[in-house]
Amino acid sequence: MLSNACKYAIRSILYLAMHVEEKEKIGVKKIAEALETPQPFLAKLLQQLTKSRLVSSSKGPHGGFFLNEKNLKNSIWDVVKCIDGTSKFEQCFLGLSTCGDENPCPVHFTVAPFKKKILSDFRDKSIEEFVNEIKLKGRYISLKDFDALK
Amino acid sequence: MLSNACKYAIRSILYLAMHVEEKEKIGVKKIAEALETPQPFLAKLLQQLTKSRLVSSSKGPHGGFFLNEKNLKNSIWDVVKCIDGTSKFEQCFLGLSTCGDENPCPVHFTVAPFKKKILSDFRDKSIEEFVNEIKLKGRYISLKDFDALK
DNA sequence: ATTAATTAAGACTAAAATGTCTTTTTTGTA
DNA sequence: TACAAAAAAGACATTTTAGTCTTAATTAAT
Repeated sequence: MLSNACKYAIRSILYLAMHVEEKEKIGVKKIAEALETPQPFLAKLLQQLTKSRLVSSSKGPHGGFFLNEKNLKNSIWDVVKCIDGTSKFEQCFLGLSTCGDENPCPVHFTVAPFKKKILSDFRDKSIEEFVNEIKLKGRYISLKDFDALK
Repeated sequence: MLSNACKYAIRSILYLAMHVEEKEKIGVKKIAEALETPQPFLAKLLQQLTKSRLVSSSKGPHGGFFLNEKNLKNSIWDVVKCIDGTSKFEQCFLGLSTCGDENPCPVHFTVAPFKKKILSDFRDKSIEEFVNEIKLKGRYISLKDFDALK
């Protein structure tokens, strides 16, 4: 459903949001290590997110990436739109061009509620809210975070 | 989640299963037209399915593809395994390598039930049963089928 | 001012997915 | 037996995704 690029991007933003209290900019290297993603590939993605103003950055020593107040008001859905676009979320699971409630494919009524739920997870919460929730509920975005709590 | 190839393959098998009563072999051309898929690409897929004994075929005039008794006992899941393999169904929605019930990613508990449901749709029914159900419930696998009923 | 650390930009490469085209093989039928 | 219709096989082409590498620009600290 999501490309690797988009998965990396989402987890990066969540990572930045989870460390926003620390008031320190974070470099690609650290993010890539924490999330176990290919560094130069992630760098390009972060640039793209920065250009779309979903992430903030500053160059030079002690530079890096961070989320400002405005960035935190965006949603995961904004990230998806920026990296993958929305088409995969609109397509029928079996590729039927006209699939919908009126002429459903065999799995339409299994897939539709899931799509609705994931869409509301992604679209109806700000990054900030999203992260508060995952902290509260104990969700993880990297193996390192998980290990740190043992 | 599924590749185009796999979507075509699933719909082809369902198409053959829905026309099994007619006792006639069906050529690639007809199937590709009915399902609106690229013909030579579908041909290759049908060959692959035939080699894996998920579909039967015969060459020469009035030849074509069909499902025998044994073919009808297979499941959609067998088709998925043949074309895509199972890896995409095992991966975390956000790409987290260790995602699971114990260290869930932020959408794990949204995705897991869906996976379970779609898996049981695909794995726990034979093609035959699957098709009986979709006929009963009025599900579609091509625009043409839908139009035919208007 | 110089240096070093960092992002920015963009050319480049590799792999996988998607799809086409041509030739061969098989087989029913005239 | 010859022909035509179909699948089988496999080489080829295109597009997308994934990822690397090099160079430039910026900036904080010395």
